[in-house]
Amino acid sequence: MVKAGRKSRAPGRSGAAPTRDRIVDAAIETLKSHGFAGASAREIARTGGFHPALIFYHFGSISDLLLAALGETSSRRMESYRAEVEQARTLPELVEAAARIYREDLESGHIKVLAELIAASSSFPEMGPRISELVEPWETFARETIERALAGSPLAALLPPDELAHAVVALYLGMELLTHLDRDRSGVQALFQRASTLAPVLSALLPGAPERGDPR
Amino acid sequence: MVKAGRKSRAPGRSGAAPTRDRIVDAAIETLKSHGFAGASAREIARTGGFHPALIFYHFGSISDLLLAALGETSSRRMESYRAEVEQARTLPELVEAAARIYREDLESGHIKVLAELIAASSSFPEMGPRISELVEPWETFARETIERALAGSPLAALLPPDELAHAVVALYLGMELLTHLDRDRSGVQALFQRASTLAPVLSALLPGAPERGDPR
DNA sequence: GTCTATACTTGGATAGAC
DNA sequence: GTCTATCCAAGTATAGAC
Repeated sequence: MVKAGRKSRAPGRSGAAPTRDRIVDAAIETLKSHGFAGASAREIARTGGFHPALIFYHFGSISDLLLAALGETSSRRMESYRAEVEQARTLPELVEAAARIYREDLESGHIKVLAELIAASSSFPEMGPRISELVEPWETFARETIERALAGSPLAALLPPDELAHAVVALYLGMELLTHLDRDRSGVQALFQRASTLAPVLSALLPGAPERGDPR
Repeated sequence: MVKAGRKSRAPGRSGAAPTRDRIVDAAIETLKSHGFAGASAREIARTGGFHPALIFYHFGSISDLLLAALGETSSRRMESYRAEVEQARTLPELVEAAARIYREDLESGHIKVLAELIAASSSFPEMGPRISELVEPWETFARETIERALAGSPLAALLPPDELAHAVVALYLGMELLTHLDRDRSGVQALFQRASTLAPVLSALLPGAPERGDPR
């Protein structure tokens, strides 16, 4: 159900559910449930119900599979993000959307996959550059969203969108990790709550920012 | 409680450089250089020049050693932090101190140890609560610092120090991970640069905040 | 009481079977 | 062309030597 439905580009027949996709799905699932350290070939294979060695045949190594898994979940998630964020025009709406997205992500575990691999790249520096490539679209996305929200506002000069975008990505990442630490979401929820209280105030102070729903 | 006294409370004589301390130091060093995944008993032992099994004799398990290592580096670091931050009274000074501290930490690798273990706790949930205990002092420290900086300011009502503290810790953590990803500090440096540009402005807008050294 | 040799388990990866 | 049985390295932890 969650499949991109493209033709199998690697060995495999082009019908039904290519093994390759099954492996990627199993890897995502395993990363969510067991983390990076628990995402061994054997565990992934157990999750997906196939033989461990299939991973090496199709991907060459665990790292390559995990990177592919991140790429897959990342692009799937990007679609949802875009859809939700495009709806939001005012700053309050944007904050609302961000909170909703974050909650969804936390529950579905998509951010976790990203956080796991970013954290893991400390131990495996050779993965760094490739993960970096997969993070970049997120920074770009954040920057574009911020640019739209601050368009015409004097704040854009004080807080350049690209720097803000970097900070937002870092903040999301840090929150994800801290949240999983004690399985307590209250800290993050409080932050979003605060942000949604503050957003209208800030919005009122920024005459240049788009305020679609404002009956002027 | 992890450890407190200088006297070896576990087996060991109380003279010179107890094995226990050598092991902790080796663990810290290994976490910095090889990350969590690379911090195996064998690797730590190789770093410290002792037999791997000593770890199990003195600490019982790798996890327990790693937690002890985090506790040690954390309390060492907390001292430096307090010393530097107590100097700062104005907001600009505080930002300056934060940037300096962050740079030191990045170079010495202390934050990395924290980030490694926090990330690792995703894979080993049983470590979560204990790491959480070790993170708490940092949130408290951040909160107290923020409280002092915002004392008497109306901003404190809009941005409660405890929520801000949580966000700051998350941001530091996220920045640390992103920085190590591509070994590029420019993003973070830009942020601190921006913060130090903004701090005086913000400070001027907040009449309640303490502004000790303002001779102009 | 302190430390080492060694057992046992799990993991990544390949050589060869269908 | 697709998948499985199997090998070897690395990991944790204990049973026993100094």
